[in-house]
Amino acid sequence: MKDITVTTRVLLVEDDENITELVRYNLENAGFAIDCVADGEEGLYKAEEDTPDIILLDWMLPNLSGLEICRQLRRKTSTQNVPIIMLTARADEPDRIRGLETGADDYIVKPFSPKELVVRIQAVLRRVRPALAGHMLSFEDIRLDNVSHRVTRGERVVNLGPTEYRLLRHFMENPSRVFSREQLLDSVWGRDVYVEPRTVDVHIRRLRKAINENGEADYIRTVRSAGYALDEKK
Amino acid sequence: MKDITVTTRVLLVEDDENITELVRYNLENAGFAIDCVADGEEGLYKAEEDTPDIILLDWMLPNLSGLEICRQLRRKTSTQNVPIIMLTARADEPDRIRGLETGADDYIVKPFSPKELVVRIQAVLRRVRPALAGHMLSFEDIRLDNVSHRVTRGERVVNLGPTEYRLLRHFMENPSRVFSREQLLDSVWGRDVYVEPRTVDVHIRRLRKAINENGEADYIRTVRSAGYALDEKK
DNA sequence: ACGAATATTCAATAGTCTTTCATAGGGTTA
DNA sequence: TAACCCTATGAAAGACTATTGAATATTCGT
Repeated sequence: MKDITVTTRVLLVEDDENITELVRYNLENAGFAIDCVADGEEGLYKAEEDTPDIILLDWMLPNLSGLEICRQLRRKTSTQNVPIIMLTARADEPDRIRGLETGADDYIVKPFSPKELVVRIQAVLRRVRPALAGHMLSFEDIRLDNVSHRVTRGERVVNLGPTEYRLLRHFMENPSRVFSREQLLDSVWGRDVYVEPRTVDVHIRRLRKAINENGEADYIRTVRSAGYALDEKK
Repeated sequence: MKDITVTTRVLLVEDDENITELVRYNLENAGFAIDCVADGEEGLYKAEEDTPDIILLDWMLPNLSGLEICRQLRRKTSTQNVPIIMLTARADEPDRIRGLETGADDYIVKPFSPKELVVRIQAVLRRVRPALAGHMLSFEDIRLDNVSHRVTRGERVVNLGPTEYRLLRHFMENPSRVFSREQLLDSVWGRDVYVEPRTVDVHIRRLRKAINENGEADYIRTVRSAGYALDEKK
């Protein structure tokens, strides 16, 4: 079995070398894997090619402004949900507002404290992928502790195999969202694993069996010809 | 954009009346429903009692500091996932970091621009409630969420088969526009599928039956010898 | 390397959706 | 009004999709 991303991958798009080094040093120290690019076009390309967990965008860039990159990333399905933090010297209110409205998750004004940057990255990630923040996930009466790998429903402890665990975690990280079998294979199994899409069904069944005991509501919704989702019963 | 979702409920915990009024005025203008409380204990109580969609927390409060409220909210299951924005005069870096680390999603320093507050609230909500991110189509009282594949009319959940779902989505993407059966087959079924044009009738009927219950208006208009369209009854 | 636990595949069944057809209904025009 | 044309509806066969149980393969820990 493939191992799941443990280090968070950050893509920094910034043309000022001093800042790049400052950020790289601090993020690496904080345990992130960081990839730096100094050019707008290249940033956009990298973001699509090898999707990072979060993107830090400078506003002023050669070839393509950060704002424009942001806009384009939000349009592509593959990068639509990647969190973006704008990182810029433009402190004017209208600029900040424009950045956030374009789809950025946060907006940090230079000069900034490296420590604050780290903390803000973590705050954003906590929302997007709660598992990365080493937190407890909860959905209705289901709780999933990502540290101890424990799952409970109400008071009862639920026993899950590794795959069912990751499957459930993925659903809990993205509640109410429908995933096709292929998407689930991508994100729960791994990008380069070939398994029959139908295999997903079997694991869904096992997850259901484990989670729902004697007449409890089934939170896993089958969306015919589309996939599965985790959400509360209509 | 039109207010697509049910109004977002904001809880403001702040003891400075001037700020309370400033925020109230601006958020109400932006379409939020806002509830204000001047006291820490009361804030915590309200948050649990009648869980809002987002909480704005002042740091310095009588009885219970904002930071402490934040910590406690994060511990309770019922409020664990409610986004929190800290709203404070403490601009020091250590404070900001402490706020974010405690579980706040954002940290805004007073004095702040009301417009920026609104935009930051929206940025946070975009993450927490993807429904706000524009996956949501709406027409009159019908709402279609393309991410969760859910359709509702008023409060009622509407169950649709795959084809009816795509059909409705197509109509909602192009409201008031008449499509011939052939056009519908092209765009809803697919370019290279051969089915009898009359088959469309059957799906239209099923869509109507699912959407209109006991005397609700029928938004699907039959255009004789031309096709169908979705628009409000004149 | 062995056994136990887990994962994957396969095949049969059950369940739902799609399509078609036949017919009834409603509007339009001469 | 009658004849015509188009649409609505019900029913049924067939296609498709999901669920399930069981067999086989793989992985992991000892």
